[in-house]
Amino acid sequence: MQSYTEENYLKTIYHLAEKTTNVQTNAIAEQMQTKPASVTDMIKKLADKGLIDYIKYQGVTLTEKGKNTAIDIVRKHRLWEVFLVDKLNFKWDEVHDVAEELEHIKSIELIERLDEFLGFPKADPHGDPIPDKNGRFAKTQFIKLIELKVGDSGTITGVSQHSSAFLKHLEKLGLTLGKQIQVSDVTDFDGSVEIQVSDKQVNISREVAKHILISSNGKN
Amino acid sequence: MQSYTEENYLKTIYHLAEKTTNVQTNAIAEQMQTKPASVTDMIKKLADKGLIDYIKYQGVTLTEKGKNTAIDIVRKHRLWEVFLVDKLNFKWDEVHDVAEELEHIKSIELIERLDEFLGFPKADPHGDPIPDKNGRFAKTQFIKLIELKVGDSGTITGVSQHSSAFLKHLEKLGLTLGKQIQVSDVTDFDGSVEIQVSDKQVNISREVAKHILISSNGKN
DNA sequence: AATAATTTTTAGATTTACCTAAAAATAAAA
DNA sequence: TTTTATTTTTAGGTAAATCTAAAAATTATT
Repeated sequence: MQSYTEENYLKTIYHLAEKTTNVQTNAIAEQMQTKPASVTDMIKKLADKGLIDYIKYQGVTLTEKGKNTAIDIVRKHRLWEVFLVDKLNFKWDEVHDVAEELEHIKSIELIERLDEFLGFPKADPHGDPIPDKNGRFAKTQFIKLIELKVGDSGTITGVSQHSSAFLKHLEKLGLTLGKQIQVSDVTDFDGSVEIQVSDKQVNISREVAKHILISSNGKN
Repeated sequence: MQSYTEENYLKTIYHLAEKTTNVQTNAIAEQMQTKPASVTDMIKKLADKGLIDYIKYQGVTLTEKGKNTAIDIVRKHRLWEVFLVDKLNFKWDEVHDVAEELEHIKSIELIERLDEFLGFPKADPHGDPIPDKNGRFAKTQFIKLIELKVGDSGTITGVSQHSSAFLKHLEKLGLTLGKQIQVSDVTDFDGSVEIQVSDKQVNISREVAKHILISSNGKN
């Protein structure tokens, strides 16, 4: 059994490992809002417990056991987010912090039943996939909106930025999950993207377009 | 803001204060499964924070602030229990431990919305009253089953024992919340009580009868 | 390849919630 | 009212997760 803190480290390492192969002490420290020295201490502990592989000065990687634990936490987090949005009417930009706490509730039975209660959802309110109870993810085929060409269309199925500011911005523009969009123009000047959503034209910056994930429908 | 542990102490003190006026160190230690010396330490801390009144060797009482905090935790605990039973189909004897964890989730918004989602329940799955968001309890008029006379009838509206063994026993006998019962006999030999529930006769020990709470209907 | 910059680790402290063992206060019994 | 028993507190220590400051290793730059 891991402590609350150990679980957070594993989750952080898991997420960092999605971007870089071997995860560095400083990166963990930044993410965990703590100091590198503290990270080194915890890293040793997790390595002793067989949850990560660790070579001094070389960063860490999750072991199979560590990865399973991390995925389980991710699963809980995302299921709770679905609960908060679908059942308690939270907005998609309001759920993260609460889910951050709920993910550490330890009952397996609870999560199984919650999963069932929610209808075995495949994605959380931000489009991130929810692993099943065996830790398997449904295959998803995303493309960043920024990569679409003029005329291309698709459905908004996720975001790769979870800040409240970003999500509120999308909400205001009507760019929520499930919406159909079509790229009508890409501005030469600043690379901003003109898209059509719900019969309206909206203009979004490159930065925003980078973080919207589209599943292309039709020609693919 | 209190720690998880501080919250548990406050809750424990609150529950003990329902029975005895000033709560003793040893009683807290027993309830918290810890040592009296540890309790003394924590008591000092809570007193410093203005959550309890404490005179050395004289036990403790909750301050207004401490009591409010405790009631808030009780509220969360009971609402989560309702959620687990009503929405996730847990049995009434399975919810305590999970609720024990869930009660510490800190979001006020979460609890307000949960309360609403559950339809503002007035009692948890064991019949214990749920304080409203201002900490007020609905007035309840319970009488112990053991105190009923032959011929008296009423509705099972609560239990004063929450052990899984006890609750499972009641379940097996069909003695669940909301059931109408009538006392048909009280055995001279051992004081056990013969009652009628759902057209069946069941016999329960004095010990069991002590812990079933009845709201009398009709003549009252 | 030597030096500079960065990253990571070690060493030694701190805080929280515990503990044990012994002392002090209170309550109960002779 | 002493003596005995019980309860509570103090004193001193431990483990977990953190910290700062300094040392060591690695990486980048000249």
